[in-house]
Amino acid sequence: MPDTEIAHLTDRLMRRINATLNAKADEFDHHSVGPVGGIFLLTLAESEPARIQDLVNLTSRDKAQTTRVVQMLEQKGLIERRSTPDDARVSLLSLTSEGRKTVGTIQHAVAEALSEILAPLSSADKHDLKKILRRI
Amino acid sequence: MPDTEIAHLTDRLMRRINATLNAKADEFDHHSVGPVGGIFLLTLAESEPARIQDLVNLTSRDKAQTTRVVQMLEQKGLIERRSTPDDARVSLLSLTSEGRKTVGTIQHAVAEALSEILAPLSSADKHDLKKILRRI
DNA sequence: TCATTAGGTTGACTATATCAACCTATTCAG
DNA sequence: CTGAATAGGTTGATATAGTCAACCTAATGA
Repeated sequence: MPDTEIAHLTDRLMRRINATLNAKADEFDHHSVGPVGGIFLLTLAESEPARIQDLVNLTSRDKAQTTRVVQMLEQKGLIERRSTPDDARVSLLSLTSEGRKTVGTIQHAVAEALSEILAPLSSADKHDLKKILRRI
Repeated sequence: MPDTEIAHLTDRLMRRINATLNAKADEFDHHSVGPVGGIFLLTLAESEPARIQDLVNLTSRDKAQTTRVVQMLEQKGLIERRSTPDDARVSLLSLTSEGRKTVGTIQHAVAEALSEILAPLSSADKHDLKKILRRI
């Protein structure tokens, strides 16, 4: 019997994280960026400044979708783009100050949700989990 | 700085599993059940027979969506429902023989995808990962 | 026996994802 | 130095997934 369990468990974990955050969305998602918007903001916060293509790689999303999410975040004034001197095709994205504030709020909410969900784990476990996931 | 990394990494892992399977979908998803259909079939295979509500819990999906996926799978002849004597509201779902065959195919594909993706991990790591995820 | 609850379904809608075509800027071979 | 190929990004069209509320029927229980 082939082993599919990890896929299963990962799916459930992800769904649980989403559901938990979704339930509290009113409390923290003031700009209605949604789950995907949140992921992009958090990612950008870590690798600022980044090109669209970087976000594609970092979030494992399609580039068309990435373009659209970026446009949405830009319209809400959370990120801004500036062009690079060396290559006129790329635009570098970075957070605005409002964006940075939003990232803080989201990080808080995500961390809280995670600590609820991961409550049954010891901190050593969490550490192991992180270490293993990072290697994938 | 609140720790959001596990959410991040889980998201990426899930996307990677999906993308990998998606890329090979023609080779194994002969009934076009899609990712969600696959999840429901695998889940049912493990907990057969199950009620709709059971699938809701096991897959962490909304019951409306569950109803629809079940209808889709039923139409394709992969699962069947029979009613219970003791409660006229519930219908028990189980795999048809074609459904069981499909489950086999999907399990194979998922297992293969997983082994590619988890290649950087030792089997002890995989074991740990599974153990940790199960506890969540 | 009537109000409440549980299992399930339907409708309407929003969010995500996917694929192909396309535009412009860069690169690089000849 | 020029034309073909490529890379970054955008747009259009469409498919899939997820969400929320209203609703129906069967069961439960004061």
